[in-house]
Amino acid sequence: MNINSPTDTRSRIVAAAKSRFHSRSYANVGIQEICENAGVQKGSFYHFFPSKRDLALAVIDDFADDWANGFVAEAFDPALPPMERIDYLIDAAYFWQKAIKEVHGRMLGCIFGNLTLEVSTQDDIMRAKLLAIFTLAKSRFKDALDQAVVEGVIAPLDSALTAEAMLAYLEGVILLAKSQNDPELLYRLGPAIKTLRIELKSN
Amino acid sequence: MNINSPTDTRSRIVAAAKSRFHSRSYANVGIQEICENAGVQKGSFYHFFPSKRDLALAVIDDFADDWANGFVAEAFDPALPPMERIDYLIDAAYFWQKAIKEVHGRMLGCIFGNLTLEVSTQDDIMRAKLLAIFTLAKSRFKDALDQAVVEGVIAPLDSALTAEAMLAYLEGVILLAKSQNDPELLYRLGPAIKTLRIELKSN
DNA sequence: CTTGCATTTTACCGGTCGGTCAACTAGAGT
DNA sequence: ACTCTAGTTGACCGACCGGTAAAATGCAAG
Repeated sequence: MNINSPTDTRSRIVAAAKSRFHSRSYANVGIQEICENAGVQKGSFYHFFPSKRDLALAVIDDFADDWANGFVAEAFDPALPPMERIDYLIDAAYFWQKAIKEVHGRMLGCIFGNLTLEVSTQDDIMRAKLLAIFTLAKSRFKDALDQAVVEGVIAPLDSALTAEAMLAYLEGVILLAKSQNDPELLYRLGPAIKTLRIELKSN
Repeated sequence: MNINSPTDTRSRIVAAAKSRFHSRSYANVGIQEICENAGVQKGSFYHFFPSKRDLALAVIDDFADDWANGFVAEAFDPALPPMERIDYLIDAAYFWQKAIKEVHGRMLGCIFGNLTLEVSTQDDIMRAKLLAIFTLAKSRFKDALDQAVVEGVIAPLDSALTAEAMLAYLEGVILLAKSQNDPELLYRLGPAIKTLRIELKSN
């Protein structure tokens, strides 16, 4: 019931794991290395996390929080015109990846996409958590599309499927950019996300 | 100079590695396990491959061969009307993933996308090889688009960028489908690939 | 029959993996 | 003062990691 945690050990572990999982994948980062970087003993790690997977789940949650409270919240601000939200998101993703590359020397891509392709055939619990995040993201796209239709900015379409297509496109562009280690691809391909359209199924 | 290889040891190793890397990622499959499955001793493995990474490169080449000689070659058959080639490719990807899931119980996704997100921040040689494969795929899309423009089937556009966008979209849809362990997403989202358009940069 | 080379076998290397355990510390509640 | 418990420590586990080395095979060319 404490508002302040008694120690910051757990959050130091999560912070150390976040950057490493993001830059080097899940399997390639050991608990020992995370502990060393967090200044924590291994036994202490297992006081907070029953297993490595549980750490990964916490890391995913933490990234999702950054995401929901950071530029994605800004992008999907309901006060913005709906289609501008999508432009804003693409822009933000571009600048974020660019900043990471400047600091880190590498385009690290989307942690959710990275983990999805790495673990989702082997761990249904992690897959479920990642899926939930994608589902949430999809609904943000859908809300924007629905509002755009209501406002007459775009013609009616299947907003649920189009939203999913847009999310897929964003992940795909980030994947391709990562293969080139070049965030500029996001700049060149990103705006085309608004050309995606899936019509309502008729009759 | 032999046309027939003296033994099939090397190809058995590659075959065992292919299915495992595809279904469980690169880092999660050990050389020992591959050797056991191929009926090969570890020392024999290192007679054919200087390192695990070189095995991965061989596996990528082998997948790329399947790809170039299999359904992708069929899809991008120059005899087909250009936009039908793209439909065909989406269809083929859908049926392939569906078949894998029926046999394996899992949607394994695209091996090139999987490996890209897993290793491309850690191994520039593998990243370069994967990038070359994406570049080749991109050119197939571009050829189809160029021909479609020539035939007047579609309006002129930036075929290079649109081709890249289409490849990104395909990878993204496969990623999202993998997060749902459901190839049907490919069926629902795939056809929208043809709605992607990037205009020629004007002055 | 012999030489030579590709292939295969077997045993081994140091290091790291995820995870466990029992002992210890410190602080809060009574 | 005593107890309870969350937190911490450091040693330890068996298994596996990628990779090495040397000796044994088999086979083909001379």
